[in-house]
Parts: sequence; C-alpha cells; structure tokens
Amino acid sequence: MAEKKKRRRGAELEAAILTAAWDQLQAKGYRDLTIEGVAAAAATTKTVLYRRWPDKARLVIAALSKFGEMPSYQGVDTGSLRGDLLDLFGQMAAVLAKLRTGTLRGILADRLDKLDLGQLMGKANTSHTVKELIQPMLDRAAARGEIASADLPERVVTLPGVLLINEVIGQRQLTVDAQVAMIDEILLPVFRSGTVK
Amino acid sequence: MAEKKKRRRGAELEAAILTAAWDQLQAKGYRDLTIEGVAAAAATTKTVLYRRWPDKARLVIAALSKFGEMPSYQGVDTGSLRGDLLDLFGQMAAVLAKLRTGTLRGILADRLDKLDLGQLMGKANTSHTVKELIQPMLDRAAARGEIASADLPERVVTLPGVLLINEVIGQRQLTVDAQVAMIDEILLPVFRSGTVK
DNA sequence: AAATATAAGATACGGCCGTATCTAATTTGA
DNA sequence: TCAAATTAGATACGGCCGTATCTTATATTT
Repeated sequence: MAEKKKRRRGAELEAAILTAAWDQLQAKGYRDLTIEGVAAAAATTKTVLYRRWPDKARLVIAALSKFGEMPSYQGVDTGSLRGDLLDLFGQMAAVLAKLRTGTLRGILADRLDKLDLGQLMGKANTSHTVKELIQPMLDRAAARGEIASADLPERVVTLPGVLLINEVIGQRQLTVDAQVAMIDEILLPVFRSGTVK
Repeated sequence: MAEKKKRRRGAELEAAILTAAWDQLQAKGYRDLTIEGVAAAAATTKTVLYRRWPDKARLVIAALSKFGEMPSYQGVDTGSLRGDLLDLFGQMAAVLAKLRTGTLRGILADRLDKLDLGQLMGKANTSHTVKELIQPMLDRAAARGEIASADLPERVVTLPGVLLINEVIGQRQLTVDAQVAMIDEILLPVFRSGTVK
C-alpha cells in the first residue's frame, strides 16, 4: 500500500476544483468563499486555481455554469410583448431563486467594471446579451403593431437588464409583483412611447 | 530640542486624516488607496482610522464630503418637468466630472449593499434620497398638468437614480447626450404614462 | 492638583490576496 | 523509448485587511 502520487490534470482536476467551489458556495456563501479555501477543499493549491481563473468572481461563475443548472434563456413568442417580457422575467427569477442570497450581489460587486448580464446569468457558452434577448421580442411586437418601431435606442433596449440588476442589488426578492411592476410601470410605457433611435 | 510628544486629537486629528485621504485619492485613485497608506500619510496608525470609519468606502466618502466641493442639489423650478430633470442631471454630471475615473465605481462596488445615492453624491449631512429630489418635480409637473398624477410608484420615482448609477457603472461619461437620452427616451415616457401607484 | 476617563499610538496577530520560484509528475512526440 | 515540454504541487513572499491588546498622552472631573 504505497502512497500513490497520482496527479490529476486538465479536465479531471478542473472538475474537482469546480466541485469544491460549488460546495463552498453552498456552505459558506459567496462572501466567505476564498480561493485558498477552495484550493484546500479540492486538495490542491491556489497556484493551480490562479492558472485557470483570474479571480474569485470568475471562478464562481465557472462553477455556476457547470453546476448551477442555469438554463439558457429562450425568447418564447407568447403572442404579446407583455407576455414575452413576463416570460423572460419569470425565467430570470427562477434562476435567481436558485442562488444563495448575496451571491449575485457579490459577483456584481467584484465585477462592476465588466457587466455582462448574459455571461452572468446564462451559461457561459451561450452568453446572451440583454439586447439579443430583447430585440427579437421588439421585432415581433412591431410586426404585430403593438409598438410603432422596433428600432429603439440602445439605452432603451438594455433597460430590462438594468432594472433587473437594480432589483437584485436592492436585495429585494424578484417577486412576481416586482416583475409585473417593472414591465407595466416602466418597460411597456417606454417601448410604446416609440421614441426612435 | 526635546522631541515634542504632542498628540493630535478629535477634530484636528480627523482633519489631518481626511486631508491625507483626499491626497491619496488624487494621487493613486480609489482602487490603490489603502487604509494603511492613509494612516501612514497622516502620521498615525490604522487603529485610529478604524475607530472612526468602518471601511475604505466610508473613509473616502467622508473625505469627499469635506473636500470634494459637492454641492447639495437644488430642485430648481425651471417651468417644465423636462427642464427640471435636465437641470438635475446637469448638476449630477458636474459633480461626477470632478471625481477621478473609477472612484465612484469603486465606492459603489464596495457598498453595493447599502446604496444611498444621496449620501453618495451629496454632502453627507444633507443626504437627499433620490425620491426627495424627484418627488417635488413630479408634484410641480402634476400641478402644471404635464402629467396626470404625481402619485407614482416607488420604482418609477427612483428610476432616475437607477439610470444615473447605471450610466456611471458603465464607465461611460455622463455626457449631455446621455442625459438628454435618458430623460427623453425613458423618464418622460414613464412619468407621462401615468401608471398610478 | 490629583484621580479618573478618554482616546492616540504602537505593536502584533491571523487571514487572504496575488505573484514568483522551484520540484517533480505526467504527457507529448521525435 | 527516451528526451522535451507541460503543468501540478509546494513553498515563500510582500501587501493589506480588520481585530485585539497594551502603553501613555491628554482631557475631564472632583
């Protein structure tokens, strides 16, 4: 029974690390998760982690992508712009509900410079941007005659993402009421106002 | 020529620390400013700083309040809602222009949990909340008949602050174009839509 | 003026970050 | 098969955080 000095490498090692990261995230939450802690839990050293991910936020995002069961969003055609938006927000809320409180806020805080809602909330590989999700809805709405034009300004198209992020930051729950309110009080009025690009 | 063991205390000491913090902020920027560095620059120790401010963000906010020449915002009656908003945004932009790039973003990142635009952007003592700034404008607009009701939902009233913060986070400059766009494309349509609380 | 309370200053600690450097295991490919 | 290239793993470093503890100067109170 000699000690095996087997070394994990590549994908095997990476999977072990991400598993450890995921466990730590569940156990201690984002704030108290440390790179060194994950390394120790994965029975390796932080040097190895830093070779793969530049910081805690990116490590956790990788773990979320692998184990978080984050669906890639589908822009479903529900027949109305309001329905489409409600559906999208509902899907977002479902994802958020799976995250420990503070996880998203922590990641956001650490990544304030390079916000990318898609990469943050979708699978890393399918990274939708907010615009990619919203624009098709607007196109359909314009085709239906619900809104005057689908050619809206950048700031308007990305507004749903802004509202969503703000809601999360405000540590409020993303309740159904909040979703409805954002859509009826803000988004629909803006989209319908038809201020064109 | 005996060494004087004079100790600064209270306000005198505090002023010296905040001066040092302000200098460091100018010299190194928010990210590279450290509590220990400020303590050293002020010829004291971090123990003293921690007795007064709980973290870097709060220390810097205190320094900004003292030396940043941040005006407390005035809700000027320009005669129209659009004018009022433009005026407010213009004042905000002027304040932001005085800050080194990244300062506000850094503070935001460190304080994501307790966002308070007023305390952040106004003098600490006059801490306006967004609502306190916007509501009077809405009241006047309703009186003029520009909007149907001034009794708008919380989320709508605080929307200007959200847009502003988002603009800052996006490391974009708060240009006049951006101000106009936010107001014409988003805020006025929402306020005018008259969705009541 | 002496006793007491307060707060500054000095020092040390454990924790984590992010980097650098060295070694040795494992894979690669000539 | 054996040398070369990778890369895991170990270790150490300086930097900063935030806290605790102790001393001593200064202010307050009696």
